[in-house]
Amino acid sequence: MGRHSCCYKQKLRKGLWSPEEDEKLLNYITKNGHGCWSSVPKLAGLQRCGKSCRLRWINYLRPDLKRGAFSQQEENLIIELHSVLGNRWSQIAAQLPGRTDNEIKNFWNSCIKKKLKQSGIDPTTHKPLSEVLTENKNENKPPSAMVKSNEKKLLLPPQVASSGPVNDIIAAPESSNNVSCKPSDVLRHFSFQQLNYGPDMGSFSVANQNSCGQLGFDFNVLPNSTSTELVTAPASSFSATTMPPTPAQVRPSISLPSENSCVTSSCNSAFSYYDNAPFSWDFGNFDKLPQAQVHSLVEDAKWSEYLQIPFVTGSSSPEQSQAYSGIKPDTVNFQTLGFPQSASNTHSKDFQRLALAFGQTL
DNA sequence: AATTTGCGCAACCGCGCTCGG
DNA sequence: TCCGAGCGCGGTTGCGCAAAT
Repeated sequence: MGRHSCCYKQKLRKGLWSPEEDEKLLNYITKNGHGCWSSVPKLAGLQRCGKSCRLRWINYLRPDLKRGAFSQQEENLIIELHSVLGNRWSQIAAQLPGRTDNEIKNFWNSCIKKKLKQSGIDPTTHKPLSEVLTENKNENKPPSAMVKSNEKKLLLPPQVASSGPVNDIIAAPESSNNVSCKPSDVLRHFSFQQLNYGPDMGSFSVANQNSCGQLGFDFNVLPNSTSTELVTAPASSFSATTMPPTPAQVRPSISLPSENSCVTSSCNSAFSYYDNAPFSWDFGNFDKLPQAQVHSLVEDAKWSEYLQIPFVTGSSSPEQSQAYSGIKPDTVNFQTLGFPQSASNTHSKDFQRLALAFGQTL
């Protein structure tokens, strides 16, 4: 299992690529594209397996690769992303144009890890080493470096599996007492207070504050949406059948809590616009919502299907937002939108964990 | 000068997922 | 529904080079 049939064939070369092989592969793909990788070596006249060709192209021959050392900005971004994504190198690489997952992985293992340790930071948890050691001692567990092989077995990443409000929410299936919280039920609690027009001439969003002071939702409707009537309708008309659009229409997001929900809403608007998604919504103030209610909400099938690709908004810069969302924001418009300049670090971490938890469990 | 050690990086390996027959 | 091929990802290996002994 796992080994390609082509690898069993005889006379396939392995090891370093020669300049002649590189030239053959480069010429072939430049002229024809790669198409089916398994057929590339034969068509290109190479004694390699398709997998090897793919790897060589992606990591070395691709014309859009950036060569040379990582800049300080790139290094900072990698550390930031790793704190959120863990060892998801391909996702991290997606935020660094011209860099490959392999390159970043090597850079992390050979350089950044060392630097973080020297600075007294645990590269796995991104917490101070002293704190990590204390936690491990208290929990009677070996240091993080020693539990590496067990990480794969966890449904949630290590930082999510720790204690804290978010983890309490995720790990509270027994807490579904009397609360029945369908999307439509939650939505009826809202009183929509503001209508904001975005800078993209036509997109607008509804910023809301919920009437019970517990959970906030923002709905952003963008140009060419067929459902613009939703934002002008009273809150009570939102229902599970009209409000959650098809998954294709929806870009789910989890935003950092903000003092000003209007600002948060604008951020989402920007994300959605640049991703051409007609809708987005965010969840706010999770910490103020009864855990059972959140759990019910997450458990609800209609919502969970929209939570499969979470991303976190509320970053303090376009670079960060791109890092979190995977979407390239337009810098000018982003600034025009009044992106929040700061967010509670505690909340930030909790919501990052929540996003990861959704991605891992739903 | 010869050998050993350490490091960075390219490439491989194994696994899981998706998709089409 | 099952199965196999293809693909992508993350972990690991091992080569080549430079520094240290």
